[in-house]
Amino acid sequence: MTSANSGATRAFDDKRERLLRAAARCFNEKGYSGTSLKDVAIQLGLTDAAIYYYIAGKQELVYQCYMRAADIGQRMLDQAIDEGGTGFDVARRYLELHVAAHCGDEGPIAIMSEIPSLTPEHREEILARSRVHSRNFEAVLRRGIDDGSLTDCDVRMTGNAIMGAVNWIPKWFHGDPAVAKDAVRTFPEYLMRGLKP
Amino acid sequence: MTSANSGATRAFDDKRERLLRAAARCFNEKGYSGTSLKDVAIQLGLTDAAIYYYIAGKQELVYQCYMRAADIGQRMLDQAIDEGGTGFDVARRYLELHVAAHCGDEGPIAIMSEIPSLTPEHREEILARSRVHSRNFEAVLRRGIDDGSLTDCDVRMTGNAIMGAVNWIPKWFHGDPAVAKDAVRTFPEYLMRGLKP
DNA sequence: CGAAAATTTTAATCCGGATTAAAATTAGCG
DNA sequence: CGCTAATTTTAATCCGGATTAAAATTTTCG
Repeated sequence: MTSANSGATRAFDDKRERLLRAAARCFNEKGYSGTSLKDVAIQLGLTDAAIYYYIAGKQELVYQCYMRAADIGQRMLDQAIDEGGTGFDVARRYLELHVAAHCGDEGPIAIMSEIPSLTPEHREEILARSRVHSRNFEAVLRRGIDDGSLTDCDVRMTGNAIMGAVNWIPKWFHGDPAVAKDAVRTFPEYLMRGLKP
Repeated sequence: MTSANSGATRAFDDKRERLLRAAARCFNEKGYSGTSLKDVAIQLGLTDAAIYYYIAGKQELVYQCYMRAADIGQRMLDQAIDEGGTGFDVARRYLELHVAAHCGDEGPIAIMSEIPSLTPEHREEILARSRVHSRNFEAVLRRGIDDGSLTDCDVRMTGNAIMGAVNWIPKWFHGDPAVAKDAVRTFPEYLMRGLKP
């Protein structure tokens, strides 16, 4: 079977998912240049070369990690929007979900620190998705301002601040459940507090 | 003259400072593995090998960039503390200063994305400084809670959120003065708003 | 069981960029 | 002007880790 995702087995996909998580953990903790494919492989009880059965190379691995991160962010925002409510409600719910994703079972989400070392096509794709996500969140903020549930503010900059706070989480969170609990409680509360009318 | 900083000339120090800024810009924009010493050298109109006249190697270059980032953060916090006032006043002033540093003449401040690829000694030093800075900021928050100028909150987590928002700035700020103006206005305002009693 | 497909390993190769050494150029100064 | 130190370049070398190819092992399933 080719490593492309065409006729992929369940087992294959599972292992690939585990690979992405292991890679995300390594990249977050050891940095991009600091993690060799061997490091990632060891976490799976494999040899470095075996990784190439699941992925085309290191570039591709980072790219997939970032796609996964983008997927999760988007999923959380979509879910929050689906659940409805005021702009405030949606924003708050999104923060709860995304912070929980960072700190919970969703496993480590890769920090997008090495976008520039992607191929131009991959880079553009990731950047485009980031932009879309930011714009979507800004739209939620704008909606909240319109419906009176949020105070008037510069949605671009406020969004930057909030996203930064969330995106930075993997820098200091390393799996301690007690810390996770604090984060899930405090982050949405503090970040939303500054948005109340 | 050795490349150590003992009997360094004014001109030498200036060039070294320019080197650090160029490196910080490269690291922020192209990532660590994505920037070769040649990239940095070109910005200074030099050849890659010439860099070794000013610095021991790439490791050292990252380390110095991070030390510079730590210096700036510390300086801004110290200055805010010196100017006095309530906990609220100090925290707000610190944010104004640090955001302005990120967006202003202080030049690009390196994102600490590659701490793990430092030597163990350098890594420990940088991490220690980060910790101290975080603790100092938390102390400011605690002071504000005590003097009634800030609402009661989990200072550790709230600090994490605020630091994250600030540390993420280089990810989206690329020198546009109009954007800088927005950031300097909006960031302190939004981040402090959530801390009012 | 046994053959074909899937998975992993072993053992090279390969390569870009870091690093080094020595030579060349430039700048300060008696 | 000529000497010395400072600065930069040219031209290797060096090396770790990515990548590849082929072989070995394991799994699947008739």
